[in-house]
Amino acid sequence: MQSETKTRILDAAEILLAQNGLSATSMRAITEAANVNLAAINYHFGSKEALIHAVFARRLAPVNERRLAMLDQVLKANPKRPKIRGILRAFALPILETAFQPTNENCPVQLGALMIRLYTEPAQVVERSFNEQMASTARRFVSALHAALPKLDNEVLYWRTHFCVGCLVHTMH
Amino acid sequence: MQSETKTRILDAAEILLAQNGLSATSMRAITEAANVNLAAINYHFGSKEALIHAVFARRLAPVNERRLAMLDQVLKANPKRPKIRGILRAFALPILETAFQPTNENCPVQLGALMIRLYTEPAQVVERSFNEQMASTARRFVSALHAALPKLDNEVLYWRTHFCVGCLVHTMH
DNA sequence: TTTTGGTTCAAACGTATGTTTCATACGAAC
DNA sequence: GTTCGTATGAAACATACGTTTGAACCAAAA
Repeated sequence: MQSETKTRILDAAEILLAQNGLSATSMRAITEAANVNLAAINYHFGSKEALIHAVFARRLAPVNERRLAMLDQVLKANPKRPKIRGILRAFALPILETAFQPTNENCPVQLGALMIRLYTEPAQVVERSFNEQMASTARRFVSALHAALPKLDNEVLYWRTHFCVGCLVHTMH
Repeated sequence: MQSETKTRILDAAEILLAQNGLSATSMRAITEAANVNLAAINYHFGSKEALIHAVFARRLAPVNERRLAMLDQVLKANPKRPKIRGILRAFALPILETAFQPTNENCPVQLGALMIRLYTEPAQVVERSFNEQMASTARRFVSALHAALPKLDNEVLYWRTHFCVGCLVHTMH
């Protein structure tokens, strides 16, 4: 069971990072909550920052995969003028389902509180996580919305999407 | 000029706390940005936590004073069934005006980013600030909304108000 | 049985944190 | 000019942080 320790760390880190924030959560607090040795984080993940990145990736990657899969279906149905309602549904539904469905493991998924961290913590710490998990997905949706609303330019759409995500996340939080 | 140092600390702290978060901002970073001695924070405020509280109080106290003043006018106009639109306007207008009006000093007011901290940082650090600045004001508005919408109970109204504030703040952020 | 490679452990590393101390500097009151 | 309360300064305080180290452990391979 090599990954036993790894998932225990991820579970404990997810809860503490969501509750207390990134820089307010110490590695000692995480390892004590996970009942593992202090050095286990650096051994399995390399650094605290890499652990944070892994925590985000574990929850957000499946959500964004589902988002893009649903978006592809919407785009396939009406390639030249996709339906806005379908695009927005593809964006909102996966994360809401993940956030509100019962805990799939023994670890409660704190997606809302976790996303809040992605949007409010100092940039450089979560920049890589944000770029890998959110930015590319957002651009795909912006492109789709651009096809649905050809009169609006991409930058306006990007910020409107960003704005909607902010409200969505804060509501979940 | 006793308060010269004090306001320089408050100005620098407001910017750094809003940008980087509470626990990620060190007292040394604040004092260096303010060009004051490290011990000045403990001398003038007592502790880092007390400084944070002062930063919140300086910006939020006037906002909530204006809110309550506007609310009183709305209640005086229609004592038994106040107008919902007026109540919501009394709540939203003061903070939006403060946030978007040009900087009244040489220090830019980062109200949105500051409010985000009040809603997302670990509870115990900002609990006192939240209770003193927001909770009592929120209760006054909940009472007013209860008079305007007598069918809804206070708890539902409190959480709906809280929800609206969250979206408002995240939008400002 | 011995060896190997992956994993855990206690301990220490250097650095950064919030706070305290004590000496000094300044200005008004006497 | 001396005194006194306030304010600033440099340095040290103890603690907590993220990270590294090297020994110990342990199942599977040789």
